[in-house]
Parts: sequence; C-alpha cells; structure tokens
Amino acid sequence: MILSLQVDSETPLYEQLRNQIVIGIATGELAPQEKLPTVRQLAEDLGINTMTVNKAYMLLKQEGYIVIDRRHGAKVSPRTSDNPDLSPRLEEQLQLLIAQAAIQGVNQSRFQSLCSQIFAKMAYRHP
Amino acid sequence: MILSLQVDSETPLYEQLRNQIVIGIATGELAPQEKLPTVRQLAEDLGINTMTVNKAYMLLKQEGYIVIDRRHGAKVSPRTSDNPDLSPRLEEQLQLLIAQAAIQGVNQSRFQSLCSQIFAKMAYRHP
Amino acid sequence: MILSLQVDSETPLYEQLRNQIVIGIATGELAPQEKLPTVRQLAEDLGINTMTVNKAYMLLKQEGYIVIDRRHGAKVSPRTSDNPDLSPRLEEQLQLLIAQAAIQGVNQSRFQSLCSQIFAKMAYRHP
Amino acid sequence: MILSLQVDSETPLYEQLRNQIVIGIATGELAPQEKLPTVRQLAEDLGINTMTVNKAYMLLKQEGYIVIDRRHGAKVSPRTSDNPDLSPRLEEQLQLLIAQAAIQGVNQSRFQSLCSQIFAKMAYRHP
DNA sequence: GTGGTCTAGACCACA
DNA sequence: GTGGTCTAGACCACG
Repeated sequence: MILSLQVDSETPLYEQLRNQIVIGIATGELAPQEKLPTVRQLAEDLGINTMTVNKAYMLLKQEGYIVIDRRHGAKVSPRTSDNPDLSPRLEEQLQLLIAQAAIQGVNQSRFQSLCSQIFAKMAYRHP
Repeated sequence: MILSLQVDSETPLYEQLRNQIVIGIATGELAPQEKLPTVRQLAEDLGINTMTVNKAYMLLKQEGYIVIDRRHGAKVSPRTSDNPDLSPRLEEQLQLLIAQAAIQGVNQSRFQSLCSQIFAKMAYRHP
Repeated sequence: MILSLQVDSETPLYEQLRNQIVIGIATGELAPQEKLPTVRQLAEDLGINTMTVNKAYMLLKQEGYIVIDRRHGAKVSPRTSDNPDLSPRLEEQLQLLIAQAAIQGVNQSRFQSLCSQIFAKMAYRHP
Repeated sequence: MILSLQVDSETPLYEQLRNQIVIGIATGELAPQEKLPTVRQLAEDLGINTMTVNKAYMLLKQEGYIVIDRRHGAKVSPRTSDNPDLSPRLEEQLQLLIAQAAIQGVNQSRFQSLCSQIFAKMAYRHP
C-alpha cells in the first residue's frame, strides 16, 4: 500500500498516516490480520521521524483499528464491530460536512450518489 | 443563535466558532444578510478574547460565508454559489468519514438515511 | 460619471471614492475645471456618510487632483504638472506589482502590452 | 536578506513584511525552497511581536508564496505558476497606478522604460 | 461604535 | 525547536 504525505498540509503527519491507513482498511487494501510495516521501516520509507509513525500506530491501536503485539508488530484488527449507528463524533462531522456542501450548492441527490460511489469502493460492507 | 464552546476540545476555539456559524447558516438559523454579533459582543458573551472571535470572522469571510461591512459589522453572505459538485477537500473528508463508518459496521442504507435526516434540516437546499 | 462602492472591500470607502475620481480624471471622463457634485449630494446618491465623501475630497485636494472653492464647490484641477518622473511612492508600488506579476508567470511583453492598452484609455497623455 | 520596517507607515507591519518578502522572491534574493527565518527569530531581529510575523507568514502561505512545513518552518514555494494573464486585482491596481502617473505628467515611453528596468531585476522571468 | 492592528507573554501540539 | 493558539489589554482607522 502506498502512503503519501504532504508536509505542508494543515493535517499533522501522524494524522495523515492514520487517515490513509483507515481508508486502506476500509477499502480492503489492508486485509484483516495483515501485518503493517514496522515503525522503523515505515518511518524510513517516508523519511519521517519514528516518533511520528509511532504516534499514528498508537492512535490506530487506541481506536481499535489495529492490534499491536510486541512479538509480531502491528496488524490490522480482525473485523468484529457491527454497530449500525454512527458515533456522535462522526455524526457531528457529517453534519458539518453536509452544511458546507448545502451552502455551496450541492443538492441531496448529488450528495447521495457520491456517497454511493464511495461506499462501492469499501470492502467492509454490511448488508 | 446559541453558540457553545468547549474549551477542552482539540478543535481550536475559533474553529469551533466557525463551524457552528457555518451550520447556523446552512440550517437557516442565520438568514442571508443577517447581522452577526459584533466581535466585541460575541467575545464578551462567550468569555473569550476578541482576537479569537476576530480570527473566526476572518476565516468565515475568507471562505465567503460572511461579508464584513466596515459600517455595520459582519453579515451572512447573500447566497450565490450554486455549484453542484463537492469540492475535492470535502470529498476527501467524506471518503474518510465513510471509511470509518463502514469499518464500524454502519451499512450504506443506514448511512444514507442519516444523510437524509441531516439534509432535511438544511434551509440551503437545491433541487 | 458613475461611482460604485463595495462596502465589503478591504479598501476604505473614502479611498475607493478617491481612486475612482482619479481614474475619471485620467481617462478624461472628468474634464479639467469640471465641477464635482457637492459633498452632500454625492453622499446622498451613494447612501454613505457625508464625512466619508468629505474625507475623499480633502485627500484629492491635498494631492492636487481637485481644487475646492468655498463658493463654487469642488472642481477638477486645471492640468499643470508635467513631471516626467514617477514619484518614489508610485515607483515602489509598481515594483511590488511587477514582482507579483512576475512570480505569477506574466512575462514582460505581456505586461507591457497591457500597459499600452491602459495608457490608450488615458486622456492625460504626454508626448 | 535585509528587511526593514517603518513603524510610522500607513501600511501595517505584517503587510510590509509580506511585500518585502514577495519582492525578495521575485528578484531571486530568496530562492525557491529557501528557508525563511523562524517566526521567533524574525520577530526578535525586527523587534516586533511574533504574532505579527506569524500573520505575515500566514498571508504569504495563503497566497501561495511560501510553504509551511511543520518540521522545518517556512520555505519559499517551488515556482510552479505560469499564468500569462494578470489577475483582475492586479490589473485594477495597475490602472490606478497608470492613471496617477499620467496625470502627473509621466508619458508612456518613460513609464514603459521604467517597467523594463524593474523587470530586469526580476529573477522570475518568463520568455 | 465598528473592526484592524499590535504587544508581551503564555501554553500547547508537532516532530 | 518549530509553528499554532489564546489572553488581556491597548491604540488606531473608519464611518
């Protein structure tokens, strides 16, 4: 999986890393149980500090996206969660996002169709 | 309109302010051309510094959500934009949001229905 | 002559007024000796404060663009100046302007040709 | 690069700073990718507040002149833009500038020759 | 009365 | 060590 960082972004590097890995998991590019690169390896590949990669991994672990085993390194969590409701935090984000879209002139059907397109790329689908 | 801040949030105060005002505009709680509180007034009401409020207003102005009239202070922009496409930035955010939802176990129809609910609250609707 | 103000501009109203009158004089839309509207009249037409118009007139007077006679109001100055050199202040502005143009990718010949076009509209030409 | 501020100028300090850096970039005194002084350093050198420098940097960043890298501070943007047309905003400024020059008695060839001189100092030239 | 600018100092997040 | 945020207060330009 290819990770690309923008050093001049508003988003901190560790968060960019976290976001891309989350998307990788959702799209199936990273399979459940798949091993992630070591902190050191990834840091070197990306030319960034190991602390930064470590912070991203800690965050992903804390959020339950990956599990970290001292012997085998980091792996994508086996999928378990099946909670049909969006977390309040995500719901709030979605509201803000839709607000901006609505003001800008995006109508609902256009928005919904875009959602469908994005959902279609996700491997983690629930019926 | 009621604005509430969480001082212990990760999100900077000025950004919380900006977000709530954007949502207020989208839901119609703040009508186009409506006058916003003065920088000083809002700062005092919220118990924060004027520069923090000023920063939020500058951001909103720069993004086109409000207009700052030297004579009468800040007002909600008259709605003009009617761009059916989501900006790349928002689209990226939406992708990340859906990725998280999908992993967590939210299925597409549930997500879409939530979007509908949120859209229903928006006054800024386009057919 | 038509004057239009943007209340949401960075440029103060009195300066916008001053700028438009200067351009009017240069293009010949306002002839030398031509009478300008009274402060009160112009303020009413534009829906702004008389103080604002007054400030613009004072500035124009101080810069020599107009003369103010208590009996007959403000008139465009008869053309007198014939100084072939740009004032240091304008030269500095020109340098900044060209710097921005150059960085943005405008080449010299394109810039020069634009200058020619603008000069062509000026009535105040010197051989 | 030497930066000098006039505290008694009409132009805000942060804008003076911005202007001088823009000119520095255009003349090549500041090369693409070159590191700018840190906010703190520059503030100390100039005897002004860090927030003032910060505001200048934010403005330059927003305008695309510099890039702010979380790791190493601010750097001059790698040159990319190659737009042969002047932005409407600059064109308007140019018109005002030429109007003032024309009234003052500067003729076109004199003006053009001054432009040439200024262009000659710019490193950011396009054929 | 409005926003715009600036200061002197502080604390925090990021890397 | 970097920039980002915030404060409490001040002064100024604009209208």
